[in-house]
Amino acid sequence: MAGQLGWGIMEESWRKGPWTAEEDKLLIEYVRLHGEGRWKSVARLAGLKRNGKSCRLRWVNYLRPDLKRGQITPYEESLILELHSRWGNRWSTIARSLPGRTDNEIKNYWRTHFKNKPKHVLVTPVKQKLEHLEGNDFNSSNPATARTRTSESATTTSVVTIEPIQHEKDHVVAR
DNA sequence: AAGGGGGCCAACCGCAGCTTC
DNA sequence: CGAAGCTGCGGTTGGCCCCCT
Repeated sequence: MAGQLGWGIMEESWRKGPWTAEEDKLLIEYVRLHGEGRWKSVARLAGLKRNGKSCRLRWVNYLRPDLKRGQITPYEESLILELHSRWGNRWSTIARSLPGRTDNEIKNYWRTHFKNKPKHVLVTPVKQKLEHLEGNDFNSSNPATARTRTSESATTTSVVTIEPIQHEKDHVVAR
């Protein structure tokens, strides 16, 4: 569609690559004043040489104040496994069940930890929580959460078990 | 001690759905 | 109602860092 042009690719030469502290500051200030959304106008209003898409991504994945950051807990890990077995690669949907975590973060985590691993089997503590979620979000007919992409993997039928998660990956802590 | 490989994370790209006109 | 624009999502890539040999 016109998506690409919609993000303003033709308009001017946007900066790419890692964000600087200065850019972060400008973006934070912009969101503080204008709120989230209207990313298209960020460049103009905030004085950033970034396109809206890049700004949104930076905010959502890194600058949002409610982000948890830090390593994924064993509980979160088991939750990810279970949710992925239900929804497949619908990372944003999974992320909604993990407050403070972003779809990008979960996606990265899953790819490095589970992608090439055999499917396990699930965990109990998580199941209770899931049943709770089931009442709210699972099977939701909310169109916003039920976007239909061509993601076939959502149909995977795996039962997950979780062996006690031993590796806390302490060494990763401060990077 | 140095080099290579793998893990991890941030960011970009392209596509599809939603909204507005 | 249809077209154009905007936003969000998932996939992929590139680079840095740490560990192992």
